Amino acid sequence: MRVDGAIAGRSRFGGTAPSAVSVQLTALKSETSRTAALEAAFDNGPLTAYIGFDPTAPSLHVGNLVVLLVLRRLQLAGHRPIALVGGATGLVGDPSGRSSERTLNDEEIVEEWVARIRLQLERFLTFDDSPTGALVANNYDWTKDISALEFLRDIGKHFSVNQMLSKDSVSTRLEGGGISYTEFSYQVLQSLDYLELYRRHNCVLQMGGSDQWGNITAGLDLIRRVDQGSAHALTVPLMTKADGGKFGKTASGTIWLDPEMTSPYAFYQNWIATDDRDVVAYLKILTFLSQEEISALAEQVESAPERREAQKALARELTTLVHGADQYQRVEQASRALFGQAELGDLDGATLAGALSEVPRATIPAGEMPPLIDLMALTGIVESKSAARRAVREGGAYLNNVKITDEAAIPTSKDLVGGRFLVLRRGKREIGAIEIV
RNA sequence: GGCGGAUUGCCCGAGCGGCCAAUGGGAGCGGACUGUAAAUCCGUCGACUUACGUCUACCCAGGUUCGAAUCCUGGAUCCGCCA
Repeated sequence: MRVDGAIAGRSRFGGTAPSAVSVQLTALKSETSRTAALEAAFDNGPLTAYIGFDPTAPSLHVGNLVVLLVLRRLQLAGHRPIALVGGATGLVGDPSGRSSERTLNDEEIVEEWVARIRLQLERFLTFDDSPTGALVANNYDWTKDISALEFLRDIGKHFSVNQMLSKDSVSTRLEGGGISYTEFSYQVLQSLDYLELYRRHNCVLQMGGSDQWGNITAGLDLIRRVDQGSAHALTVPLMTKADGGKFGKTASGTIWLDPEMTSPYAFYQNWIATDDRDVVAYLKILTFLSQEEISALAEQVESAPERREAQKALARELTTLVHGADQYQRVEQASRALFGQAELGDLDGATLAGALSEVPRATIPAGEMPPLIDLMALTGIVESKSAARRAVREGGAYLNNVKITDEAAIPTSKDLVGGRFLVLRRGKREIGAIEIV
């Protein structure tokens, strides 16, 4: 609701995206500054646009993917994308969309995160020598040597505190939990980035999530004041979920792009479980499928929702995009094996082993056989033995697809599937495996 | 710098010396129903333990007390008013 309010307040800028880029941006219902001028800029050949990503974690997450794909679309439409990693801004903390102050991260940690995120970003854009070849920049490069005095005199002088205070991100905090001078200064740093990229690369468009509007327009003002330059802003709405939950979050936390943090299998499963009401919108925003393909899938959601064709397509496109075709094949097959109709015992050894290699699992030495409760906790499909016990009590624990009701149950060698596996399950879809080695 | 208020489990929020692992709501989780969907209903929701129970927890550190989330002292952070 915060977003709606913000957008309503901006209606004076006009609401639709420039036609040149697109169909696809229009689907995003983006918000732009001076629409006509931006439209003209798009028409006049390749323009350069950027989006910033702050290192607030060791990996990007699916929320970042939304804007990252906007950048990708822009490149496909014949423009040059710049992905900015916030080595500097990540040290300060963006107050946007937060009700309380961030905890500062250590410099070494941020530095490491910058490196990792940079690598991730590179996978989504095309880098070549053409006019539309992508660039990755790090704002630490142009901020690290600025002295406090230079900063105050050369940059700070162009900012009106009155205006800074009126930004949503700041005013919200003034009314609520307060804000430190550090975070208050964030918008100045981000503006400086825009100015820098404007000067270096003639970057005339900054995009971002709708919570970035204030920061982006601050940059426009700076560019106008200092260089009498003209630049643009374009934001896309934050993704929503029909059930009111946060996009990109699950019970177990954020869905990360890093396979070490969110396994490709878990990533795939996340999309498979997408709400019918959301899936078409996600297809439009997160995939590069054609309008026709999406329409056909939308039709399927209506006529045969139980087939989940749209969810499968979404999961396929995103898993392939983020983790590659090979990984997609593996997790898709694993999912089919584990959720298919076939009995576990009927799966051939290779299929079973392949499927189980994708789910959370643990190994135990041959000869030992801890109680089921312990095994469940071991795989991580439950958080603790207490939780495992609870699951059994609630009738939500399964061994090889058979419901277990005895808290003290201990599997035997007869339970081994394929000679060396135990397939544990909590609830409908949380599957884990134990391998005897 | 002064005065006043706040800090509770994932979030919100009650508790104000023992009956408190802590009311209530939300989220989450499980079950029924389904389609690995939604809605609904029911259950559950610190950890360890077969259990009796034990341990850790109400911002942090001390203290008073047989006993503290609840009282005292000091500290941290935030909010408000004043200078």
